Amino acid sequence: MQRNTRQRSAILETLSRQDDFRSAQQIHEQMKADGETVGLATVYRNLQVLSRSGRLDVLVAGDGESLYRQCEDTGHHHHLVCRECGRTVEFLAPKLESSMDAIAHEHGFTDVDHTLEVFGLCSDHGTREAEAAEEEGEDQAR
Amino acid sequence: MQRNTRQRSAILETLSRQDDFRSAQQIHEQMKADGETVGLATVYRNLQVLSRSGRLDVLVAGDGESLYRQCEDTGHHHHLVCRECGRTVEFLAPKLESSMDAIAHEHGFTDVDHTLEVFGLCSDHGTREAEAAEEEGEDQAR
DNA sequence: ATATGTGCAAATGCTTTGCAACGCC
DNA sequence: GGCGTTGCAAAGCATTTGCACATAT
Repeated sequence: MQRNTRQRSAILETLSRQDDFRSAQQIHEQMKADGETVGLATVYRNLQVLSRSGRLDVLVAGDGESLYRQCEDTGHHHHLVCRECGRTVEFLAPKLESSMDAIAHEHGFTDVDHTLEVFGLCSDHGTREAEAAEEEGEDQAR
Repeated sequence: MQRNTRQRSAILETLSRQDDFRSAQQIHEQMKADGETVGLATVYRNLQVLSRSGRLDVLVAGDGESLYRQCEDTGHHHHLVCRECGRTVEFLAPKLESSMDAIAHEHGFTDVDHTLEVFGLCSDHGTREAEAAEEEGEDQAR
């Protein structure tokens, strides 16, 4: 089954020192910077395996890129993510869960599942000034 | 500013005859099948422009592919999508909107936005039998 | 031993872009 | 006639995969 390779441990170790969601490539670069020698494909493969086994939390960004981080809460929960820095807060919304189910059932849907992600600017990036200072163009996709 | 080209009208016209969300490529193929001659890049460019101006509804599938369809309701709303056939129902969840904002602000986030999509099996595909009949593996990624 | 995991580079699949030709306004 | 638009093919990106080699167990 699952083996304990230097690379896999290194990936888990790197993730354990990260708070926010990072992309596979960011994680790979981080590791390279830390002196680890791991192939990018290996990072991808492991992130896939680890998230499949529930050890990682996956978040699909607006552009389809997958972001990973170590699970804090293995149950069903949602994320509040800072668009600027990736800072993430997990939260539960029990009322939401039940009303989603209710709406779905009203329309004859069963076996219901949903995805909810909230994006915003955290307290460190919430001023319009800060934003304007860094970006000249403001009309990018997203 | 914005011009009225044969291609642009054709795209809108094609969309107006579609009920469900389709990818840029599907739309392009549909048009080709209908005898329209439009470049794929043009389809992409127009879908982008049209959705940016709020005339189209965009949904990002789990794998990052963008799906489009003509707006029914131009305001903020969510989708209940059948995993099997793509049948889509739009719905509003005002309570949700406010509680999302509340949660976000509690954590110091501003300029908040969110994505919520609900997936399930519509009345035509809701029986477990039907499912079991078609899929042997059940462990795909979500 | 041997099934798993790894590295690399090539392949994929969706989407974007450079650039010359085109055609609305 | 000028500038938004189009087409095509090439480029981009994130991710996946084929395959030979390495390595946990």
